Amino acid sequence: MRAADEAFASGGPTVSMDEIAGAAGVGVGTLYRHFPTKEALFVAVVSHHLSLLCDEVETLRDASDPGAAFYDLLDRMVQEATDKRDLIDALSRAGIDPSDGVGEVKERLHAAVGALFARAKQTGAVRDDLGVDELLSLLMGTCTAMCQVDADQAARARMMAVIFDGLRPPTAPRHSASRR
Amino acid sequence: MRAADEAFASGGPTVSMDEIAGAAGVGVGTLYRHFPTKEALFVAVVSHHLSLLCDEVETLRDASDPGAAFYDLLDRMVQEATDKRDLIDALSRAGIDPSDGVGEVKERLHAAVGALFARAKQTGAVRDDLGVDELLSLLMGTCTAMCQVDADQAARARMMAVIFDGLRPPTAPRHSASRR
Amino acid sequence: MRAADEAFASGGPTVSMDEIAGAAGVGVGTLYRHFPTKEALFVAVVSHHLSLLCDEVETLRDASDPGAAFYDLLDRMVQEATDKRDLIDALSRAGIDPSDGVGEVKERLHAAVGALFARAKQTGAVRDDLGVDELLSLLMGTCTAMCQVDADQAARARMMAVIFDGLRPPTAPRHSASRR
Amino acid sequence: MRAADEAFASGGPTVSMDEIAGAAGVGVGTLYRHFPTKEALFVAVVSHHLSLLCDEVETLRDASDPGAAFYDLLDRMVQEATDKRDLIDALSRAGIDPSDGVGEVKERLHAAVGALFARAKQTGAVRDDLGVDELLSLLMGTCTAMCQVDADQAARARMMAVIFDGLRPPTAPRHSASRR
DNA sequence: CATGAATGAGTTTTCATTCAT
DNA sequence: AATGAATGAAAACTCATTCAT
Repeated sequence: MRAADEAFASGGPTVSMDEIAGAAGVGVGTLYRHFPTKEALFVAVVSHHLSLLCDEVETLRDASDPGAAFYDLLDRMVQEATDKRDLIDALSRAGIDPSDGVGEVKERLHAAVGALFARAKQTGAVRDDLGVDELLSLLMGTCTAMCQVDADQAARARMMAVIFDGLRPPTAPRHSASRR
Repeated sequence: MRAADEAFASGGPTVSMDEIAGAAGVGVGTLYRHFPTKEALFVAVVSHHLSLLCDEVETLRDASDPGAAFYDLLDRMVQEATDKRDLIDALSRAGIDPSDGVGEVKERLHAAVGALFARAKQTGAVRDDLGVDELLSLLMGTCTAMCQVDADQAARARMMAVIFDGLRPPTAPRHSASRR
Repeated sequence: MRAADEAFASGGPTVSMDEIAGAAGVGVGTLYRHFPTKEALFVAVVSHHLSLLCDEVETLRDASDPGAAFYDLLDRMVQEATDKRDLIDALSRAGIDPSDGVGEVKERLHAAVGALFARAKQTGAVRDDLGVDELLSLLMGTCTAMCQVDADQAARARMMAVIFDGLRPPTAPRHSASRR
Repeated sequence: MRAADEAFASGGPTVSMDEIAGAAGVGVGTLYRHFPTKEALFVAVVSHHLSLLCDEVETLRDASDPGAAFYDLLDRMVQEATDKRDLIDALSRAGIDPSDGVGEVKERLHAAVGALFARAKQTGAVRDDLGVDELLSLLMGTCTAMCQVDADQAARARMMAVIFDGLRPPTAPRHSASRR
């Protein structure tokens, strides 16, 4: 069920409930039995994604090398999110309308990333003039950007390098071409 | 006509043709006389925006200080685009579906930005391991990100700093807090 | 079961089977085990009501004062029916579509009321130019009317007086203000 | 348009918009262009009926023989209303929910009937212990009753006689068999 | 040319009914 | 026997598009 729903999400938030149901191999009614509203279904799917993301972040929270963990995380987040257009859309929508059920998960993510981000700052791995909100927004924008160049891994790597270098403290050794 | 249409665009690509027509002070029929399809109207509006952008870029093409001109351009592009959600959506869609009429303008923009970008690279103002495509994608993502933090100018400035710093050559002096 | 179903009926004939089942504390499937169709369930509920009504009427059939018994009956019928919108709806539907299972009960009621009605006519308590069908229709209409003025007992009494007076034989002493 | 819509109304308030549109020979969209909601369409149809009724009543307002005019009116009202199931349903709903657009027309009808009713009372043609509200409710109930016996004119006449007789003052000469 | 009424396919949502467990 | 998840037809409503005036 959930798996099929995610298939829906990849089609964007405009797919019709009929299509989703069809893709999931069930009738529309079944969808509505589980989610009272299209909105609810959407929120559920997105929340689930974000939840998984949170799990990952929380795992890295106490890594011995926060800086490395942080950059690894970004890499993975963008890599994964790129395949899920909906996650991106949702992240942006969540920022605008935090009243939904997504709000709670969003806060969890915010806290988890914030913790790792703070530790990474302390070790001097990232610049310290940036807030978590701004970081998350940047990440989201980067995901959007990634969807453009689609499958070109080399191009993606070059773009990530820009973001990574920009996140380093001004005085730190550059990161650039060393990655991937 | 064009002016009113842009007003539509700010409402997102979901506004109905009736609303657009109403805002433009004409009947729907008139809209269809000029644009065979909603899609066509959308493309026209977006193309227009991109066209203006091209003009700007082409003006800067032969600037005496390509590096400064380049960063100025980025700043202005992001600043403007942020107010036009549709432009961003369109840019992303254009990347995915270059068959549309946007394609041509996209190429023009590509060429214009490419020229300035190349000169900026030569002067050592920007890293040289990045393609124009990647740059444009990054810019678009940044615009998306900007829409998040909405009106917070300080936050926007910090985010731009990240991008700008990331674009500098690894060895260049950092740009950071010096801006805005 | 029956008790819960009646609870449903008071919500009008538009309540969903799921709601009925829920109110009855059973699953929908169970409902369908006992009644092949929503229509059938509805008929069953209504038939039950009419059946109770029949019992009452039949009790009065041999009353020593048929006239008084008749008017008492009317009073009670209207009083009760007013609280059961569904009964009224059903009665009207029954008149239109007598093919249903309600038909039989309807006939029983028809016969029972008819008997008392005839005896009341003989004692000169009611006009004799009215058929049982017409009487029942009038009653039903009166019930509908009663639902309008809702809880205003005084208004209801005045309306009943009109009906009662109209039912008296032309030459009989008027009934009017003597009631309630 | 209006004519076709009334055709709809005769099918009860449950007919689908598609059916109404079909009966009217137009597309659903056309219906929605004129009436934003099914509810609105319904209100419009009913209001129209009530409005016509009002016109009739207001014509009779200053009749030389208020009593005769009053009974004529009742006769005609019931006769007409009987063919319009919807009017009846609507009247009842209007009583319950006077917030709708029907409210205004309802008041107009109330006033017009009230005026004639008052004059008829003064000439001793009707009992004076009945309010206009009660009269209207009774009328509506009578209409409902009439729909039962459907086309049987004789039966209808007998039922009307009951109502008419009930409305006479207790001491007045009975009306009964003299009508129709 | 401009207009906006008409169209009808498509979207979300509800609900009577069935059937595997 | 009971359950309630699944089904899909149908209803209200929207909107891109056409076309008579």
